[in-house]
Amino acid sequence: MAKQAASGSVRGSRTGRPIMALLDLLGRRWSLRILWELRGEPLTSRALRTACDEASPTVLQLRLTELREAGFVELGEGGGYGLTLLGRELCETFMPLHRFAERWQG
Amino acid sequence: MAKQAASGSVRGSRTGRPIMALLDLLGRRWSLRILWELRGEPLTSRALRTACDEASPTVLQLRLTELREAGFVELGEGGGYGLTLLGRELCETFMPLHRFAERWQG
DNA sequence: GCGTATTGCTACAATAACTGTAGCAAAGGA
DNA sequence: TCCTTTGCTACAGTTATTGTAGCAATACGC
Repeated sequence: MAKQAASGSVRGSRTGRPIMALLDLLGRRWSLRILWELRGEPLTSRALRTACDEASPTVLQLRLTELREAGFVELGEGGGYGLTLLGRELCETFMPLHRFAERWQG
Repeated sequence: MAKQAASGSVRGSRTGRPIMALLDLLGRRWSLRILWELRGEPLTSRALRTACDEASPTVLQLRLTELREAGFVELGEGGGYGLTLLGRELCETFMPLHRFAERWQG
């Protein structure tokens, strides 16, 4: 599987409507979950995998690459993945989902 | 492919953490996009497909079933899919993504 | 320096998800 | 009656994702 840049291959990114590209990127498996799990402190790739219910490292790595190219996630110098400033903002925008989910299935 | 209930098959739904189930449901292809496209007036299945960049009717139908079972989407009596009250609330929670996307790729 | 453990990351075959095209039955006009 | 649209399905082909294993590099204690 070819590695691909986030803003070049994302469905809808050529429509000129950024929201479509974003919805597509976030609509890939584990994207939302990864951002969610990184909302607190940075995690190593292994810790992230554990947090993500032992998801396949193949996809996690692919998603991390995409999220990094999108500018939401970064790999710290001392190792460990964390959110960028932009990523933190993004995470904030769907943080209310937490409360919503509680009411939905709580 | 077997049809499945949203809250029974969603990854993470058995962890007792509703947010995981919600993130998984929304992390399936076209889920977010469908909710987004229905944010205004109800759309017929064909109109929705057009809005969703001619996505395959197979997945759209599957997603619509899941979203209906989750209580976010409903099929009106006169035809056409629309958001439920709950679905409208959900849509509101990630509506700020629009502005974020503009800043991200605008 | 030597083993040991961790890091980020990759290979690869098996499986599940998604696509694209075609078309169905039912309902509603004209 | 014929034509159109509705929601929905079949099915083969293609991608995406899974699960297991393991790599090179870095850092530990000894």
